[in-house]
Amino acid sequence: MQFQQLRAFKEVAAELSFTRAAKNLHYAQSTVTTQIKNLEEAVGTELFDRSRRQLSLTEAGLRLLPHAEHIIEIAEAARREVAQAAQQAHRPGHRQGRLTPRRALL
Amino acid sequence: MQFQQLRAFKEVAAELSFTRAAKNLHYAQSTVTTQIKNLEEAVGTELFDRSRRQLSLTEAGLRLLPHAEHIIEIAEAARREVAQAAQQAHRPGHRQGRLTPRRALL
DNA sequence: TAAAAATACTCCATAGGTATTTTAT
DNA sequence: ATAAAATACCTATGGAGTATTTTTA
Repeated sequence: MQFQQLRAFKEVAAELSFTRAAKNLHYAQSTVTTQIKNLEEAVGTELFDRSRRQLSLTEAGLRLLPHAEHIIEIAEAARREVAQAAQQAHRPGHRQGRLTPRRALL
Repeated sequence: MQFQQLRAFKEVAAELSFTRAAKNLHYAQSTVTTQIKNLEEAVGTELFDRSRRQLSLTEAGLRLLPHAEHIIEIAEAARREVAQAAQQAHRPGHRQGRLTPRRALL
């Protein structure tokens, strides 16, 4: 399971189309097909029903979607906060943060 | 930013040691060093202070840690739920879930 | 000097691309 | 017949390893 795969999954689920998702993400169509295939292998089950012309999410896909969205959100928040911390660390007179090791002292 | 990197980061933060983290994760020491280096490049700032013998988290590292743990948790929950859905989908008489496209209909 | 981390390098897996074929309406 | 997805194939990047060097107390 990889972030890129989850982003692709989110986009395909939103568009219900591999082709449109690929365009939006600036990937080739086959790349998105492969990303979803790999994600499906990673989670062990199909996420989309391709048996009809109109793509749809499977039960597993429906369950994964909110988690995928949540993970992507947190990752973005993490990036923002870390970038902010990086700013502050470079201000003059800043004292480095410390942490008591958890398992290190056991 | 990759899941593997976050898992490595979490472990190094817990152990405050690249060597011990590598052992716990069954990676070579140099692999963990590289994973953290790549993660640091991905987020754009250093996550550990290596200037002293005792490793410590930087301010940015301290901020990233709870997010990394959160992401890993959600990913595990997602796997579990998806696996559960996969079971149910294979029970006889099951009807496939559907979803109204979001942007697809705009 | 003795640990731990960084580096140099090698190898291989795989992500992403293009081109083509298959499928479903 | 025609869109869209799947497949086949190729290339290049980078992830993981071993061996070695550098660093810090």
